[in-house]
Amino acid sequence: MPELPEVETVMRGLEKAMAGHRIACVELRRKDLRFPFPEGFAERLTGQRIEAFRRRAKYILADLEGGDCLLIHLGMSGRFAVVAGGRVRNLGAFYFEEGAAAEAQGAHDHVVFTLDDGTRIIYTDPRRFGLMDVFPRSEAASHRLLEEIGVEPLGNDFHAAYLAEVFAGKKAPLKAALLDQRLIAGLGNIYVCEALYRAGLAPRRKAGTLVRRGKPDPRLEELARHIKAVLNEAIVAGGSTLRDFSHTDGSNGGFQERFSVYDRAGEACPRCQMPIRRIVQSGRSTFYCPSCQK
DNA sequence: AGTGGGACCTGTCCGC
DNA sequence: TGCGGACAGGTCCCAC
Repeated sequence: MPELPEVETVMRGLEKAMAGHRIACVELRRKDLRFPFPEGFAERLTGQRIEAFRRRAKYILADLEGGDCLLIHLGMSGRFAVVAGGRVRNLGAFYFEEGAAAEAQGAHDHVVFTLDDGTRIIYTDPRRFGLMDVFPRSEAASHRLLEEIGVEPLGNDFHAAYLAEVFAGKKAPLKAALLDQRLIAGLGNIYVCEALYRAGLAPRRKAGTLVRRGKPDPRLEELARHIKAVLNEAIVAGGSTLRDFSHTDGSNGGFQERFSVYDRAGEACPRCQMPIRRIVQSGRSTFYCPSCQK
């Protein structure tokens, strides 16, 4: 599910529901997600007012008034729902329920935050590839999961010259290089496929072939531009929602309807009508147009 | 050093 | 209808 645009959407939803409020109660319904919750996790959060939310790559960070920082990663299937006044508000790209169904505890509801205003924030994650951690805010930059993360693709430090710098001499395929979180923070399988399609670049092309004597090939300018564009469009659309729930409604993210190639193997390329092809690169599906992408 | 593959989990869908 | 296998938005860790 969650790449940069979806994480950004969820982060904004959490910010709206939680920022400025105090955490009255933290309920852990199991001892771990991808990793065990740290010692004293619930106790460190309880009673804290949440000052602000941030996103770094696909991580959500919440600053607590006491100087601690709550770190959240949604993995593949992590979701949040906000229950206020018996009603579940859609949180980002996800689901919407009301009344009794909303209150029924799901088998994969692993964490429940209750706020001082009675709002309950429920974290659901069937596959449990998500994670949560808490640590002093001053240690965020050196946190083992954050310290190696590359530049934010929507930030000012991301441009063709940066791509040239990190791609120089690289024999890895473009697809793999763009997915490498140490180079670019937050791209995932969908948006890499879409950006490469828009830029007309073949996913198997070696990254280093777009750098000449340290200077970016003009196609890197296009690539950087399209990465920003596709991410921004997806954020505006509220992210993408795949593998729908039974309770979906119009409040889901809508960007999946605008995929040009992702999950469209066999369909006609919007540009040239050739069938979109699916290949596997390092164990993951890549979708592309063999005619438009060189 | 850099890369590919397996592992971690559960749910869903498709073909037989 | 049931069952096995493939596959899913991520990424850590460990062999090459």
